[in-house]
This record gives sequence, structure tokens and C-alpha cells, in this order.
Amino acid sequence: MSNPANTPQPDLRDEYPQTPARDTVVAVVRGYGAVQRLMEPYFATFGITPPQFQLLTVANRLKNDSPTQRRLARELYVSFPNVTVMLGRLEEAGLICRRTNPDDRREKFVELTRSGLLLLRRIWKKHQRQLDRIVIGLTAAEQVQLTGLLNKLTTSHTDEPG
Amino acid sequence: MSNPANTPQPDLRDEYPQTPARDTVVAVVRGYGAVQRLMEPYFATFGITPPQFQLLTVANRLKNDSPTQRRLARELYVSFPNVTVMLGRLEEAGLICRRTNPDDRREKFVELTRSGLLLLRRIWKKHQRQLDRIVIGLTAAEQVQLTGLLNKLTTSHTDEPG
DNA sequence: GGCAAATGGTTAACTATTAAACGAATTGAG
DNA sequence: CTCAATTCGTTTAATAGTTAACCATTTGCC
Repeated sequence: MSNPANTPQPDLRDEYPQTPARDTVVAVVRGYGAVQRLMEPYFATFGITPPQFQLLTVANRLKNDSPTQRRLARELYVSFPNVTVMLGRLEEAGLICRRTNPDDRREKFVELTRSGLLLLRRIWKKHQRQLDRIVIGLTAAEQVQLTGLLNKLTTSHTDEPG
Repeated sequence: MSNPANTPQPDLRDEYPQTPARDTVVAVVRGYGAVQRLMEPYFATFGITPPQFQLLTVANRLKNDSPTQRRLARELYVSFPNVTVMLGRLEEAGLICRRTNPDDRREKFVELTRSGLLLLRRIWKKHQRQLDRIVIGLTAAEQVQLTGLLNKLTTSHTDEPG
């Protein structure tokens, strides 16, 4: 409106700059969105959601350590209340069960039920095929390269506090 | 439990396989998580959330087209009800306003208020610095490479239906 | 002109997520 | 032993996202 003829920068005042850094952040967000849009209907065919699959997977991976809810929250990088609520639903669905630690009755151990393990096994049979569908646009070499770059980005923030 | 001594595959029955495709998908999800954990507190200092910034940004970018709520939802790749609810909050905060299209009273045009535009400008001043912080672990060349690979992954799913 | 179909937006019910406040159990200093 | 501090889990209130059902408006066929 104001700012007459002699202004050097064009409309830059009304747009934040287009830089490699911005392009990268936007690409990460979009890539995640694309993955989500493919994974949600896939997991829905098994009656669960992607976060529920994550929780079941981690609970299974740690099954020999008798993980507490707090431990699961840390492994999943989510808040403690979130785990409480999600476990409530998974317990109601009969996929996990909580067992109070008799030596410290504040803690509750989380275990997959037989039904939960059978569901995971059913998913595993189809899972590689689904993952391949997601990265179908990339060659094997590109997949490795992309993984390396993303991990470098991530660890530059998670490893720092030394 | 069963499956005695002569089984060739070790514990693979209880873990889904570790492949380049799986590593890539996991890396995308983790990378997005890292970005989110950095952007949320940043936007919180301006009193908004990352999705609200996205909505304000798109509304501003399309301001000369008088975007409807439906148009915004399509641009943002989110559902229509989601936009309704988010706009309700942004309107209450005085950052946008809805104006019914007099030529088709079903439609509502979305416009940034002066306050909304001023907020965006305030953010733009700090934004490049924040984006640079996020990609600090990557060289400029790596940023470009990562962007290219992610966009290839994304467009392989969004461009297909030709 | 009138009514069925399509379109735009909203509401309802659900899952996922967070921070803050809270309750119960344990630990530790005295 | 006792009581304060800590720890673990839950509840509450909020935002973000989905699908399904709903209401209002417009379009178009007859």
C-alpha cells in the first residue's frame, strides 16, 4: 500500500525467504505427511493406528526387560500421560496387559497378551511389502542416502547435550 | 515355544526385518519428530502452534485469491472439519476473519486481520534463524540433497494419479 | 416454479498429543 | 520411626487430526 517506487526489495516483506534450509524443513514435513497418509489406512486394516503399532512394537522389543510405562514413554519419545491413555485403549482391546510390580507397587509392567503378539506377527507378514511401497520412488542407493542424511539431521539435535 | 533345534532363522520370527526401506521410513518419522520438538517451543513464544502458523501462512499466500475454507483445507492437505475448528480458534484470537461470499452464501472467504499479518511479519524476522538452527547438522550441499530425495519420495505418491 | 442432487461449512465422536495438577507408594534425612 | 521429598501413574484441559452425520445454500432438471 505505502512504500512507493524507490523500494529495492519486491514483495519480500510479505513472504518469508525461500532458502535451502526452509526447503529442507518443508520437505521433511511433507515427506512425513505422505508416509502418514499411506500408513494410516494400512494399519486400519488391522484395527489399530500407527502410534498403537509403535507402542506394541516397542513393548515387544523390550519384553525381556519388563518395561514400565515410563520406560515405554522414554523409548517412544512421548509424554507419560500419553502412554497411560494409549495403554488404556490397548488394554481394553486385549492387546496388552499391565501388571503391578510387587517389589514397587508404584510401577506397572507392560506385557503383550497372546492376542497382541499374534496381531504383530500378522502385521509382520505384510509389513515389508508395505514399506517397499512407500519408498518405491527411490532406488536402493537413494534410500540409503536419504536415511543417512535424515539421521544426521536428527542426531545433530538428540546427541548434542553431552 | 515350539519350533525346536532345527530351525534355521534365529529370532526373526519375533522381529520384523531390518531393511533399507524400513530404515528410511523410520528415519523420516524420527526426523519429523526432531523438527516438531524444535518448532513447537519456538512458535509458542509467539502464542501460536505450528499448524496455526501453517494456516496463517497459506491464508496470506493466497490472499489475492480470496480463498474459501475448502481451498485452504486442500492446500494444507487436511480435512475440512479440521479447518473449521482451527479457524474458529484463530478468529477468536483475532488473527483471521471469515467473510461470507455475497454471490454464494454457502462459501466463506478467509482473510488475515491486520493483527494476523503483523504477527506473521514478526515471525518472519526470526524465522530464517530458526530454520538454520534446525538444519545446522547438514552442509548446504547436504541440505539440497536431502530436499531432493524427500521431494522425490513425496511426489512419487502425490503425482501418480495421472 | 419446485424439488432432488450437489456443494460448503459445521457438529459430534474418536484418537493422539501436550502440560499441569493430583494421588499413591517409596525413599531418605533426622 | 516419622515426615518431607521424590517417583510413578492418572486425570484434566487444551490443540490437532480423522470420519460420519448434519444443515444451509445453490444448481439443474422437469
